Amino acid sequence: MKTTQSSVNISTGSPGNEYLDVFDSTAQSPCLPLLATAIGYKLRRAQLAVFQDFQRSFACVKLRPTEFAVLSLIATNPGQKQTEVAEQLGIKRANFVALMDCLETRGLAERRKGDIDRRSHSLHLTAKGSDFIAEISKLWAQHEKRIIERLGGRRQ
Amino acid sequence: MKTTQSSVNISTGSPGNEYLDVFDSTAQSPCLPLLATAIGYKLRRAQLAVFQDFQRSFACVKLRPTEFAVLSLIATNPGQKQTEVAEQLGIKRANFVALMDCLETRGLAERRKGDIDRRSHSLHLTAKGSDFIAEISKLWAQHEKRIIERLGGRRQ
DNA sequence: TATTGTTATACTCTATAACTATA
DNA sequence: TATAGTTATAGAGTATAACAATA
Repeated sequence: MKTTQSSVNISTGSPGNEYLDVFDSTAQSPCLPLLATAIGYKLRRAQLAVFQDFQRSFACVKLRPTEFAVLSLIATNPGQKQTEVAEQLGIKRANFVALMDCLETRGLAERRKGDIDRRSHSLHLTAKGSDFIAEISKLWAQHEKRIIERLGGRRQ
Repeated sequence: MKTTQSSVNISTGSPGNEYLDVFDSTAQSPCLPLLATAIGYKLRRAQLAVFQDFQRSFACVKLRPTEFAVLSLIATNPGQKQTEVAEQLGIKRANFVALMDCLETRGLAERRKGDIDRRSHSLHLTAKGSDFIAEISKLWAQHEKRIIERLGGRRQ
């Protein structure tokens, strides 16, 4: 199978539902026999349920899934170019600007002018950003644990 | 586990990527160790990849995933109230209006004034709508088959 | 001439409030 | 007064084109 970088985008997800029953494969709604077998439909509802759990979990620190992904990517691979990070997440470089502005304004990450190529910005966490990640790591662990439990058990 | 109706919404999904490598669990990008273990991230990318395949598959008949879901729901349970169908898909009734307008304008589905409660509209397929579903059923089967193959094999 | 980051803009999807007509 | 459908509108997320600075 291909291992080429996909360009799907990871943002979006709206709050509102209380239940993650979409994971319950025994919940064969009599109203959705066609849709219930649709993989994309199941995936979509599962994804939204997980994102909504994320949003509830991280509302206290005002962090969205996309922002989490960006911080996580910068933390893991500091110094990458702005466009590189955007591309890894399937975000257009034009749309990445405001996202990065926000993280920079909050003091969590920063752009540094490239020494060699002065057009590019390399991305780094600030000290505050590192602290922030440490601070939210427990929230993250709890969120993932909750999702795994709903899914039925354990990560393989 | 709860079997309450979830209110997550099924729309959204943007075109653009060529590969569904997000399904390849062996594709552990060295750049995403944190994200690669994030269930929501995996789900989001998988869902987008599936929706993009849907969009490519159904572009020829100009049908979006959400419209497909609505038609499928009306076909399965004709006569339901407009708000009932919207709620089953996690779509706000206000946003369902334009969606239904579109299907009605295309002659695929219709609203009928309720006899008892004249505020409500019951939803039905037209003859053309039934034909349309028959016409696209092969596209649907091919799409699902493609996704299942990418996922690694077979439906349990 | 090509690329990086940026701005501006349009389009889609989603959420809320308020209206109308019925109940 | 409450509900079904509708309208209007605001906010996200996403896509494209075009620009300045740099290569």
